[in-house]
Amino acid sequence: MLAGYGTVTPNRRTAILRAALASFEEHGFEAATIEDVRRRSGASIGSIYHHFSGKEQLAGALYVDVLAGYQDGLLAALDGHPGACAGVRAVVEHHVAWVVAHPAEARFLLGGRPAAAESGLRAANRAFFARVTAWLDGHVAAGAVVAAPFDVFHALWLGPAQEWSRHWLSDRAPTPPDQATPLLADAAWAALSKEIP
Amino acid sequence: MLAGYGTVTPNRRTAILRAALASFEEHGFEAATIEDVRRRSGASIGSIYHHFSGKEQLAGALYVDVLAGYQDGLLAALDGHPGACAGVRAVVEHHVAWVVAHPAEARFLLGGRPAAAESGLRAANRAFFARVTAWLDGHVAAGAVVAAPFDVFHALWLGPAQEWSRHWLSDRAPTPPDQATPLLADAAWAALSKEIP
Amino acid sequence: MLAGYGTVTPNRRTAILRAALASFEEHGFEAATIEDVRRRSGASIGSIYHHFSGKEQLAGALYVDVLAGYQDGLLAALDGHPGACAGVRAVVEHHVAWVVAHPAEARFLLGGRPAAAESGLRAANRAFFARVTAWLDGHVAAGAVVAAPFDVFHALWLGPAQEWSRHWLSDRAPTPPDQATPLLADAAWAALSKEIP
Amino acid sequence: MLAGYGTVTPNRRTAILRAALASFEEHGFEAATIEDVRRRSGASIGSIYHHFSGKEQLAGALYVDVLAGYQDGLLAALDGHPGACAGVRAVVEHHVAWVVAHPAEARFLLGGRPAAAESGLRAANRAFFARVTAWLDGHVAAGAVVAAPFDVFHALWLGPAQEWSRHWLSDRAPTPPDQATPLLADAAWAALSKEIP
DNA sequence: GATGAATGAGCATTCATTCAT
DNA sequence: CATGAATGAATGCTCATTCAT
Repeated sequence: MLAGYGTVTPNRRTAILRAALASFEEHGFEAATIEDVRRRSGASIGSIYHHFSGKEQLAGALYVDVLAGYQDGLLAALDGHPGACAGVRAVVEHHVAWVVAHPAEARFLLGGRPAAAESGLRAANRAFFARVTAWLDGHVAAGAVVAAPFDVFHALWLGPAQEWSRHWLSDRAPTPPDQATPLLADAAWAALSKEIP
Repeated sequence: MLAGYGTVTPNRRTAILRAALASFEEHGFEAATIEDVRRRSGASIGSIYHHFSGKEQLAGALYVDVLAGYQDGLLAALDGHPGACAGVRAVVEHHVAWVVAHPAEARFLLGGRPAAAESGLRAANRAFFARVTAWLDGHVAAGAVVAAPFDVFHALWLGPAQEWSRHWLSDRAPTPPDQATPLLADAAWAALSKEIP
Repeated sequence: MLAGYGTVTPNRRTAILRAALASFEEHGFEAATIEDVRRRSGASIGSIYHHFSGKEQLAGALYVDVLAGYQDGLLAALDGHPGACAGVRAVVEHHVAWVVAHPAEARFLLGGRPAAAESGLRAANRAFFARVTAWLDGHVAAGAVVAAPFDVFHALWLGPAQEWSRHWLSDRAPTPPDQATPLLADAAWAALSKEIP
Repeated sequence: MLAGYGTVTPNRRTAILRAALASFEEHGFEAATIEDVRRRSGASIGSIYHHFSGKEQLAGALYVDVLAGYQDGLLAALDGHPGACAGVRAVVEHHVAWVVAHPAEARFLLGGRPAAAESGLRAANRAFFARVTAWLDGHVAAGAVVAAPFDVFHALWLGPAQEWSRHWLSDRAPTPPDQATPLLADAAWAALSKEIP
């Protein structure tokens, strides 16, 4: 998660990751240039290549880094709300809040996973999914939430928030987050709860 | 909507649009090259520039074209189902069906709107939104569906289907469309219906 | 053979080949730069890449071209001297004369065959070897020259001339060509002739 | 001559020279990288630069080292064969044997002398040439071998062997060394001996 | 309408070399 | 003697676009 934020002496590696995020944010991965990252980071070209073996790998490392930050927050939301309804809503709220608070990171994540992230992602994802699934399974077993394959479950849970987030990040969502969030949380719970509609 | 599909002698313009779609599908807009479009279309470089003023404009024209196809189908679904619940569900079903039937087109649309599409889009979108809004307003007024700003309404309606579609297009959705669709339609109606949950 | 030499309007492709030869001559293949070829040829970088797919392929095409010139001269020497002794000596003489007259080409050929030349070389070499072998076989059958595997035969025939050529091209051969040539031709005939020594 | 071969603890300097030879062998001088030498030698970049002042100097030192090995063997062959014919043939035999036994070293030597070798070479070459010339002069004076400028003499003597060696090192010499050697030695003696042909 | 040679700005990447520790 | 992070000039190559035919 971009270690070094707010510290006085971030190291080169961190400085480069931050610069890369800013550059990807402004131009997108393809159009971003190493030269731009160099300018923003203060590192030399050689130094960038000393730490990351290429532009692709730089994006991959950044992706893993940023995703970890998102996932940590989501797990914290889950930990703080053991109840099914509260947990489902808390995750939606976290999603929206995180996107609004980290628009650059969000845009980068939504841009799709860089090919080079695959390897570093496996481990992180495995742990993340394990914890989410563990939380879920309890409530499914208790009959509080519907049972569905994970891909569909994920779509029901975060699809609305995700879709709205995309609009928000494109400046095409006129509704402010604090008004949208409860509606999106309602939708998630309506879709997932097993109470008779 | 890529006029010429299935015809015996598609014209140059259509051939170029098809080739562009294939190239964008394989490499993404940025990484696709005019040279690749040339190879696939059989047209010469000069011919491509005769028909479209540049790569950006080519993508823009293609976007408008593809989007029109999607929107036509959606409106047809709406036309065929005057009832609130049936209409809401039919739109979700159309969304999933269209994505599954047109993966390349879907990937292209999901990739974001090219800057050059803006102008050509206004008119088409205006008409589209007008018709959807007209359909909607009736049901909102009748108290069948919730009232919500359009950005949120759209997220509730198609967010789950959209999110699932992304997984599907990334080969990360293990659930087959015919199983996922009713669940996604349920979610949409659960989120939009005004019946007390 | 670098078509266009001496003509008034060599085409781009030829101009690039000539420039490449000059650049390879001055810096060697590895150290030569496309920028230098551009400067010398007057072509643009894009044009160079339009005609040759890369530096390697440029070298390959040049190699085939230059080698053809050498081989043509050698075959002509053979054609002009049906007798065994005269033919053997004429080939040596041609070798030295060609090297002295085309130092840049010679240095390039002696630098080793570029990987990219392989394919284009097969056909040319096959024809060349066929004609040389045909000439040779007659004299071998007649008992005028020794029978030896082609690699050894070639070494006996042209090894001395080749070695001297390398010295000459390195400015380390103090003996002028007209003095060296007969000695090198003597050596070749002494090594190849079957007359009792 | 790469001191340390076979010893238990070669020092850094030797390890670096060996690694450099391997790298030059695989990629050629220009394409070989210090990084590759580092990897193969186990030394750090800094250490390489501590022992050799640069890539060029590293190649130069290696050249002197390798050439000394070749020359020592050649002089030994000469020492062991005082007779003109025997000496001429022994040198050819040594040439072929050394190339076959030390292909990497041979390829490196045949690749041409690095600029940085010049200085270190003078002394070694002077002594070497002095001894060869001394051996030669006796036989020339005795009328056993032809008188010729040294560049030509060298070409007659080792040209065939050298040419065959190049083929051998390129995997384009189908004749095994033990069959080729006597033929090459015959050629050398035929070219150099003063007996009436 | 069609063609394809020509253009050249711009980019990712490499690699020898330096130097503080 | 050893280390390896840092440097930055230099290079091969790509690709959208132009334009004469």
